[in-house]
Amino acid sequence: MATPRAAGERTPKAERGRLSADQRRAVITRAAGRLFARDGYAATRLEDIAAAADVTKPIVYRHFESKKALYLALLAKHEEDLPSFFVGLDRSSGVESTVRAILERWFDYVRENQHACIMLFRDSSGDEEIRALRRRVNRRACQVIAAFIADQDGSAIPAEEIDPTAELLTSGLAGLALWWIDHPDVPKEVMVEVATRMSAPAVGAARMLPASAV
Amino acid sequence: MATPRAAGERTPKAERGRLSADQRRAVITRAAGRLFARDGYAATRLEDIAAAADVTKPIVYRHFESKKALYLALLAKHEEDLPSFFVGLDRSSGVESTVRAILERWFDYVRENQHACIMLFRDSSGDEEIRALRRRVNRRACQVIAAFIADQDGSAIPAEEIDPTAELLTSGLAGLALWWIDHPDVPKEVMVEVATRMSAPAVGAARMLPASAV
DNA sequence: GGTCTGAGTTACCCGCAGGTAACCTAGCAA
DNA sequence: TTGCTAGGTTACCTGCGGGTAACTCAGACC
Repeated sequence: MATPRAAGERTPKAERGRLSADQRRAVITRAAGRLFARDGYAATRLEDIAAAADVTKPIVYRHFESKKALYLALLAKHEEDLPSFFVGLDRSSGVESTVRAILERWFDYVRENQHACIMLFRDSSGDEEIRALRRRVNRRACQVIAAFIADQDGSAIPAEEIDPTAELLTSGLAGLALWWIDHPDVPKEVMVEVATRMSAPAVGAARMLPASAV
Repeated sequence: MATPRAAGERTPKAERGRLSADQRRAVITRAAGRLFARDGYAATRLEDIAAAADVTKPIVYRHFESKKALYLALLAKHEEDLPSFFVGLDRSSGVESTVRAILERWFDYVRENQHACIMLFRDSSGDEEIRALRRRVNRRACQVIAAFIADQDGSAIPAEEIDPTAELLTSGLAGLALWWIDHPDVPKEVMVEVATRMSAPAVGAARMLPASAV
């Protein structure tokens, strides 16, 4: 796996030199977030993180018990930062515009938390504990979406189709988020439009049907 | 990453003992496919593969240049095995049933090629070359889907929305495939129904609109 | 200005897994 | 039976990267 890497850019000058423990911890955390997102857990060496934080390995170990603990701390923080996309919605204007409002929030989040998205949705390396944490985040997302689907009045979605539908939405929206991160010039409106077109029917907005059946 | 693993089950008795080179190569390939799918590239040790093929490491190296070459060979084989989901379709019955026919093929493929799906869509470890190959497969899938969308007569999908739509479909269907592998009791019909409901509008089947506009 | 705390470094250990050198042996052919 | 071929093994080398022991030195405080 010895992929040669360009050294991650160093932290800005203001953050170099002797820092307080809290400051240093913050610098390390930022650097680790950047590198883990860029290369994934397995391919990121602790020494790279240390260098990116303008420090040496033992200092990283003073702040974090292990590489894995550092990664888990970041992942847990990202999980915690996940906003609740589903609370306080104005549901008076129909399913489609509710879905659109949720997706607006989603893509706002993605834009502001690219490293988190990559760590949560792209990387699949790490030991069992790490994979379990990522799986848990994913499963929760599915549960929330499934609950939302089940909650739609007069939804035409049969019960046994709810879980796979939620899974399709979750992985589709995660993949789309990653794609957007790689294509930052695409305007948010396009992303929301695309996602809404697919999500609204999935969630139970009136099906496309032959006109006679409407 | 020292995840303790249960040893992969050994190959059936008929395949043990002294085999011809071709037979042994086939045994190794099967074992590797199984283990790589179960644990991913990084977490699978060559010695595990050798043991699962009832053989020792140097024998694996007689057949494959390196662990990476073995993985790439499998990945290339899986890429080659990907059928063309889009040829020979009966397109006379409208977009939705065309989409449904494609998805029938997709889930047939998934059921028959679970290890391939996992290696292509779940694992993200490996060095740059491996990741590039997986990316290429994914990009091709997107291109094919994008072409299909662009090909729909009277599609309402604006040009700049085609690529993200294809990405959403690709990652959604890949994720759904993985979910199905983990939930093998769900009948194929449910999967096809769920996927069709989401894909047809995405591809440009008549939009859900207020009845007055239909 | 001494001294103590804690940020920071150098130089190392060690285990794991990829890869190999040297050897063994089943079984076929002459 | 002898001997060659080719499948197979044991025992090793090696590098990489996670983790640590032992030390240095800046600067706050008395």
